[in-house]
Amino acid sequence: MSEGYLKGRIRRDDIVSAAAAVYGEAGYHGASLREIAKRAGITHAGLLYHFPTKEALLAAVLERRDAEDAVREQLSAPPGLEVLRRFIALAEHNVRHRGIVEVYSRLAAEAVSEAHPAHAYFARHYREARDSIAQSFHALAETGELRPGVDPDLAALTFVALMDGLQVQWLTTPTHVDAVGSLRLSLQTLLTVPLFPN
Amino acid sequence: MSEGYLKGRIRRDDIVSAAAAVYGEAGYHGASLREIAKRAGITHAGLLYHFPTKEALLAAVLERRDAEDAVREQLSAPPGLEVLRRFIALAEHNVRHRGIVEVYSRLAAEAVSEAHPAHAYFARHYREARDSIAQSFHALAETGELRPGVDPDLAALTFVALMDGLQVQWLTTPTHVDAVGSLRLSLQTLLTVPLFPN
DNA sequence: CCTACCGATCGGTAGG
DNA sequence: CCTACCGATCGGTAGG
Repeated sequence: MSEGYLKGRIRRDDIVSAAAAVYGEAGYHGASLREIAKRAGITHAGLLYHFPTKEALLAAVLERRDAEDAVREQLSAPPGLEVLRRFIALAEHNVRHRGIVEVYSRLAAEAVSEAHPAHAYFARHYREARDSIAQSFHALAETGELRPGVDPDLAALTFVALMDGLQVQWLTTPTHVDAVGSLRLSLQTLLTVPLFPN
Repeated sequence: MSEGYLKGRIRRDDIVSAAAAVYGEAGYHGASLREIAKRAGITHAGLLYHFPTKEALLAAVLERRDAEDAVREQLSAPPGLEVLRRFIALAEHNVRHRGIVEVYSRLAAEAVSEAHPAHAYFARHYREARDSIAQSFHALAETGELRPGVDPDLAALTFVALMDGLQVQWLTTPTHVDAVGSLRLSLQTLLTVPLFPN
């Protein structure tokens, strides 16, 4: 509650923002505490006063991302079309914030190794995304809104894979890739009802 | 033609193999010449006798990958079903060689930055893959083998994205992801004829 | 190809 | 939060 606490929280937020930016440019292992600290306006020893190790800072970056996504996705939505629309909205948000996509793609590729400190985070992240989308596809199947012959679980897996793959291609050659349009069209192909009715 | 030349080529091949392995584990920037050299059985200074800089070694790794893919894909195939079958076969080959997938995914994520020495390589790689697959979808459309309403260019983009995205999810949680099966089913969904007739 | 070295940079710590 | 420092490691070079 004191001013000291508030200032500390703001400073920590600045450090986390700077860290996310540098992770996007250099990856986690390639990011130096000195570069992150410089962008936050302190020394690298000062950074280590707020976050005792390099890994603790990574954990803070991932925690903040989860918190932001939770707000945006509104966990409250019941399985169904609305959940899928929110994933499209997430993709729309991402293409307007390239930095978010960069840090996410870089960390995901680094973290395939079980030795990477963010491995468990991404394994859980993928599992939750697949489960959430699979539940929605299952719900749509029961109401006849899923195209016949489409397997809900496999569709969920491919939908998540498509989001990720489109992001890397879009980052590499932005002019040639319409990530949101492609994602929306692919999803619509799986449905018998309009995803976005006019 | 002399034995000296042959030995030099074999040694260079060993270095390139070791480099690809370390890139897969640590990424390009995270890979040290000393670690690569150790696996090839020489010192890091000895490595620099064969490849003058770290970037020159990366170029050699990418060149060899292109050469291997060219052999496997048999550039000769005319646009159509056979080209698509070969991409499925490539995915089958990849899941039996996890190391190949690791190095490819890590480098692709690193190389989204225009400053990365492999950026031009991946931009070209994506463009060529999209073009090749788009040509095949266009050919299939003319013979009625592409499902009506499917846009050939957009389908090509999503097919490439799906291959990449499935690989990262498979690397992260291998037990939960059937990369080849998902890819094959997604592709079959776009067609009016069986991709693999019984 | 190796030994030996260079300047630069890394994450982390001591002490205040 | 900073100054000052630690041992370790980096890519690259000199000289053979």
